Amino acid sequence: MDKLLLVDGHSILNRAFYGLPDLTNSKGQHTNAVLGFINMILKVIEDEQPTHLAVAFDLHAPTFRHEMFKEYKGTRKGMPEELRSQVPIMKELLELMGVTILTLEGFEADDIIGTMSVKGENAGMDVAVLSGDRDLLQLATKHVRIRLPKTKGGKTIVEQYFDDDVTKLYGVTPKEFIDMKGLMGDTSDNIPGVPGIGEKTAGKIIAQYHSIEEAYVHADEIKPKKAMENFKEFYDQAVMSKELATIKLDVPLDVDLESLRYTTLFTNEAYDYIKALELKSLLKYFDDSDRKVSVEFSVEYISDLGEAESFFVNLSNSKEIGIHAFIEENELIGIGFTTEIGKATFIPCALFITADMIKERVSALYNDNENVRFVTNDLKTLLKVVPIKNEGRVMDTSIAAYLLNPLKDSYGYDDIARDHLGLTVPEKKELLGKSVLNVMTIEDKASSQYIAYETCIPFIVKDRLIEELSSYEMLDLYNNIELPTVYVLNSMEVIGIHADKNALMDYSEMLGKNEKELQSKIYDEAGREFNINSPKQLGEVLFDELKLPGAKKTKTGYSTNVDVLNKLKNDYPIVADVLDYRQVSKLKSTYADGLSVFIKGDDERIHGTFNQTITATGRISSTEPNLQNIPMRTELGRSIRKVFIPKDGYVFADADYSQIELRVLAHMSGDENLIAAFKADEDIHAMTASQVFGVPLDKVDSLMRRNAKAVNFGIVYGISAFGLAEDLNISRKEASDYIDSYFATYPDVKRFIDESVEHAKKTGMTKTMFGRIRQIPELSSSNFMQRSFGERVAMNSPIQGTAADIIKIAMIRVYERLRAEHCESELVLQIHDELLIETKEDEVDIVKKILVEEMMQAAELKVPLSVEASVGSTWYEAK
DNA sequence: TGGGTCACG
DNA sequence: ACGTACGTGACCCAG
Repeated sequence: MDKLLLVDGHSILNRAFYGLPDLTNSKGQHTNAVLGFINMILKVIEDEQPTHLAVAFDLHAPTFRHEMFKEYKGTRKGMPEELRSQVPIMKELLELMGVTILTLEGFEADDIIGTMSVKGENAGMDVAVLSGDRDLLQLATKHVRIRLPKTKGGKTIVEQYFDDDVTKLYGVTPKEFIDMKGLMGDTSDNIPGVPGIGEKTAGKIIAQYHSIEEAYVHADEIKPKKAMENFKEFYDQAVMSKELATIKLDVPLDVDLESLRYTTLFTNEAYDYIKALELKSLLKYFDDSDRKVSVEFSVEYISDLGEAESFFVNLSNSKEIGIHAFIEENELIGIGFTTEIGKATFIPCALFITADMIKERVSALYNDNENVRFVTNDLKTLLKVVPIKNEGRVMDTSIAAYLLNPLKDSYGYDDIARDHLGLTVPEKKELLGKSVLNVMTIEDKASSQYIAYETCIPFIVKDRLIEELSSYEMLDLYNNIELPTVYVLNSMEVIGIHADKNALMDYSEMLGKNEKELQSKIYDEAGREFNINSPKQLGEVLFDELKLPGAKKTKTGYSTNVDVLNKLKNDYPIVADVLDYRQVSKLKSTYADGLSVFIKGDDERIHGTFNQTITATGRISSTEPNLQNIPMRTELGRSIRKVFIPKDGYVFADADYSQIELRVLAHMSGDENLIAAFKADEDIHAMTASQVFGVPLDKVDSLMRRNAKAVNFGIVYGISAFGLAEDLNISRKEASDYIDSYFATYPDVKRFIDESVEHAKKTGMTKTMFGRIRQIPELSSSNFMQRSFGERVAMNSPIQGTAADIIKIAMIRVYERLRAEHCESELVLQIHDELLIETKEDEVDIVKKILVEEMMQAAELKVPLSVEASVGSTWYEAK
């Protein structure tokens, strides 16, 4: 039998919007409701297997059910912009999916659905109506089921109601349900009903008399008395309300049921659209076997030595060459080249063509031909195989795309093709699945497509990116800061840092013993064994079983974080032990054991990865392992730095900026008081305390300093009274007073952060001193929390970002100066405001000089930059 | 896979 | 009333 599924568009979109966390794509478009809508109908389609499908929308969104009652104080709020913007997208997507959208001037979606359900039933179809609105229950019959999504324990189930189910639930039939509503009213639909009659009384009255009109005949019998009086007085209003609540079944819709026949939602057009929306989780439903892009891509393979030689000779006449080094599992598979749109040439490492030979030829191709320019989407990887001089003749498209929008989570060729060419191409994972390139399958269709895209797209998109960088005035940033940084990071990765594996194992063993002791002590104190690492179990032990005070809730249970536990540790030994256990267990798993996995080879060096396209602010990030969060703040943790030892004949020279972010703030705001504080070259937090509290510097006590320090941090993070209060454990009022005094002392700081937010609201983005941008989509959110977040980001990003720019400049200059001075010492780490150099013993003086000079001169600010340098035989000693 | 926690700046 | 300090990455648990 044919089955018709009718979807209440706005109602489901609305439910999806409020049911799902906010989701924004790289263009700042909110997409959560679209995603939720699609997931919902996919689920119901799977369930119902309909043969016919249609979605009904109100023509004007948002609509109140009945315009004439607009003057009533509706409880339904106007549609927030984040949702409103998704309505046309939803309709467009449904159209691309081949779904019929039903709308009719002067009628609401309800009425359209009601009319269609009758049509379907009369045509002998089984009808299912999907809506989030219980009003539609009045449409239920023997053959029309109403399906209502309901959230139960975090999962969405879709309930279904036949007419009998409605009767069971409300004690009235679906048709009587309308009369019931006429009595009880519905504020969200602006249906007045009868005052004083709610669901209970209305249900009773209609169950007994079956209609408002019949009830009126017996009005005197209605109980309680109050309801009876009101019913009589407001009878006319009840009749009108009933009319309003009645869904029309006779809308003049000219729709042929057969035109609603459902085949598939997964069309090519829908695929492209969903990909552009960046709803990647939906792409898996599509059959991508015959999807095409408008540009043709192809690869030619050269595996003959002689051909390869002449290919390179030819290539050296080209001005611009697209290039990609294909490395899988640390092995060079081959290199792809392109000089013509869509046409790639791939030279695999196989047979007579060795990796060394390719490296040699490519190196000569670039370094011997001053006019040759390379375009690649991954310069750092290319540098791993070919030494390419840093002469600004290289374009890295992933870095450019990152500068243009640092909020995205990846900058693969597919992302760039989509965002900058409007071209949909399959990503690597779609083509190769879980496997990687290898010599056996290198000429397979999937591999060749992947090689073609990876090689060709950077070449095609380059000019476009340059234009965009230029229009945002970021070409200097790109050329003078970002591109040279690639070389420095590559060098740090290649050189790595030495760590003593045995010492690390001893450290781990020591922690292990410590951990065991604490564990059994905690079990004793708890009276039973449990998993201390499970916040859930720990919370239950502390707050349910031991009944400790101060329980705070998180989404999933009790909060057991340091803030909570610190307040309890003095009164409850078990809490102190848990805190110790946490520390020890963190040190062991993440640092001792976690790091030793990365100590490879005879030289015991850790070669981590430094990422340049991850952070929103322009900072570098470090992974596998993260070498930017090695413990420092506690002695036990800090001692792990003793295992970082330079190679023989070398020591570590370490230099860090002091208070770089506050100095940047002083400069950017131009605040004379703050500038004076820095020029005094005293402890800045004490100086702030002195100026804010109006006491001489030598009268600043530790509490005053602590408060001033917290406010200084707060300013940089995007101050809020709530956050400061939380940090200092004081009331919001007190926090707010601190902030006021701070701003009174530094009025230009106040002006600066206000202007930062204002400018960000106007342009949608922030800018650093060196022109780096960051978009802030949250600023236009109607959600208070989101918007506040956006405002704090607008205050923080220019400061953190400018500091990031400055240390990048310093890194580049230090790196280049070491070479210029023919030093054998090498930069090994960057930790946001700190540089670590593995320093040859006889170069200690020059290296220290280079570090301090280059870091201090990296930027010219209205306050001096301050750098502290030290030397030691381990990282521990060098700080 | 997402949340909680905690290491760093 | 809302209910958070900014930027990261790794580990563990629970479902």
